[in-house]
Amino acid sequence: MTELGLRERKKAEASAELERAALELFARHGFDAVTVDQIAAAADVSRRTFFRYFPTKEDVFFSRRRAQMDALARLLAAPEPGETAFETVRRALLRLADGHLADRERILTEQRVLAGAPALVARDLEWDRRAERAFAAALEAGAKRDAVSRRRARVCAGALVGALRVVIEDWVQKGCRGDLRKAGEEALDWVAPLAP
Amino acid sequence: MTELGLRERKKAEASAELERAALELFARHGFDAVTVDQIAAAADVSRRTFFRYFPTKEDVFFSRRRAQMDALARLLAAPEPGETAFETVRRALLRLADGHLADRERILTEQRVLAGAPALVARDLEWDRRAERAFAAALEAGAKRDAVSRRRARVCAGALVGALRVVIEDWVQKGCRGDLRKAGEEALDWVAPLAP
DNA sequence: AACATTTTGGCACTCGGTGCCACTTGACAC
DNA sequence: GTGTCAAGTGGCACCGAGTGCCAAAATGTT
Repeated sequence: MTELGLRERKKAEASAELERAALELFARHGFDAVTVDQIAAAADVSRRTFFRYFPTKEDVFFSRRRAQMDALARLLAAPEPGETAFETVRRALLRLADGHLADRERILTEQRVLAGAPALVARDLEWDRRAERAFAAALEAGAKRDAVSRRRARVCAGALVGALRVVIEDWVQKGCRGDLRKAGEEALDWVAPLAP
Repeated sequence: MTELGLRERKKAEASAELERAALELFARHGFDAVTVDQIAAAADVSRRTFFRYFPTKEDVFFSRRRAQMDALARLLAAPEPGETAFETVRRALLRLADGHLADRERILTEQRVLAGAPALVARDLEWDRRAERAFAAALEAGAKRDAVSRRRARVCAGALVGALRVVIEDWVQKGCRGDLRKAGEEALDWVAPLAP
């Protein structure tokens, strides 16, 4: 293991504390009603320091999503030998679904905050776009090199993300209680014929 | 025709002038580098008045998109007798594509502005979401009433928008020179089997 | 201990956005 | 035309997000 110096440890602590305090305040009062000053005060740092850890107020909300994207990228970069590109994508997505199921409670509160702040909804869609690009890259890598196949890969990725957003939306709508994995598999089966 | 009073005419003029001035400034200096004060000055109104016409600086950029959405809603609300819901959606989309082809120049500059302003990209995705909801409603209306068919309609709408965004992106990438209608038809054919 | 480096806090500033109020201007009487 | 009323405008003060800057504090090093 890497021994972290006191400095590194303190930084990690401050960041985590800011994130914790922010999410709690957002959940209680809504995203817009909470000021950065309040978050900083709750985490016992100055407002200026908040902006050293998070470039914007929105970023502190999406810290979890960044971690998810990293996990997704890792999964896509490590295909099982012999599987098709679409199967790799499928495996990665179902793994993510399992992660969602484990985080039900947090996702529910995050979603409530999200619903009350249009600015966050827009940013949220940007994360989907990043996922889409990751899928597109994975599918293109496994497809033939001609223009139609590559376009088809990108279209498939777009369709995939569009479809899965609907699945997650429905699942959240039902209080994160349904079988997300099953719904995800169903959607994946529907979209599978689009793969190049 | 409705005779517009002087008041109404002046309002329309001011709004159009603000929009014109804003787009020109954005195109020249980038979205972020232009302040609302500059836009207001260029349109010869006060900053306060700008915000009476457009709730945010972003809204002045997306005024055209709002009109597009209205057109789309109208097309979806007027299906030809006897066609399937998916065919209605297809017709509406190809009509929009024709509109895009006619507006090439403007779309190109808009896209350049967009590319330089992440905040605008996020907002842009929200418009896609509205379109998606419109498609979903149209497809659900034409589908059976059971839960799976309805979910499939929503998933199809999500996939459709995801796919078409890719098509438009590719088209813009090539300087709006390719055959957008043909590419759109190709993508629609790919997604068609998803329709409920 | 003394020194170098990183981190922090505070201040001043810009810009987007809003509430408020006084003032102007078009609409509509008579 | 003149007076009246409502709609629209401009200016001002204010808030919150975000940034540049610098001095003070904390940490790491020798």
